[in-house]
Amino acid sequence: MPKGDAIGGFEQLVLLALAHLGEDAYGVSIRKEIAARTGRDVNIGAVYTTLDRLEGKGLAVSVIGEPTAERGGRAKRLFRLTGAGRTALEESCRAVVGMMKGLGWGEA
Amino acid sequence: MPKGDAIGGFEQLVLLALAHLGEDAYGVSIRKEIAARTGRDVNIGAVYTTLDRLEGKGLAVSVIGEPTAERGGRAKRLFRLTGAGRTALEESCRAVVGMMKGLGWGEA
DNA sequence: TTGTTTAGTATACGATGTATAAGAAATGCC
DNA sequence: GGCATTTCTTATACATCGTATACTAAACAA
Repeated sequence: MPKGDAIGGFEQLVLLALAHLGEDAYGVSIRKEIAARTGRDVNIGAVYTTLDRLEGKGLAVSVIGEPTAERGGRAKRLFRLTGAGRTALEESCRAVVGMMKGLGWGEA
Repeated sequence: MPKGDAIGGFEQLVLLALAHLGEDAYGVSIRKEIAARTGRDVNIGAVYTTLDRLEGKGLAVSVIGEPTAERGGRAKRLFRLTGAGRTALEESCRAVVGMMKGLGWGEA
């Protein structure tokens, strides 16, 4: 990335999902959040790959959670935004919002 | 691209610039529009590459305009949104807006 | 101990993002 | 005319991101 190092479009969606989910953000819940809010049925592999990259860039961090007592309740890898992640996200949102302004199709 | 074939983040910015500029959209004016609205100083080469790809996907079309009577007034390649372009743009905006909703950082 | 469910890892490849360098078409001026 | 200068476009190359598929791991149930 160049000057004001931007993030990709899908990375932005994943970061936004993290912002919404707070404590309960992990692969599957993130996928659901995106599907629910955008209608896009994203591939789960795509989500994990992106999460890895975001962590590699310091925009998110992960910890392994406790297994839950349900069938298939394997330990989750929980993600959350870092300070840098929040900053990058705000910046990228500001860019899109700035570009959308005046066209009258959608407000957040 | 997969199911609801999405566009990239930068492609979205360029399409948005087309929506704003109307009749006078060409490489340089598009670059300026993005810079003015986002503060991002994008590379002119990046803009042209993206415009070519958008045209390749049928989301924009271009025509060669008339030269203007100014120093360096070479004929411009003018771009505009196609119907498919407008649809794809609306769709991608809806996605981001949907994901931003409730976080309180920015409205268009 | 086999099956089913939820979750995550590995990997590969096409699509996008970005930069640099070079080319083309105007005007201005000697 | 011919060369400098300005505006705009093309060509090209490579890094990053997006996406899908296949495989692995850990939990409970029967």
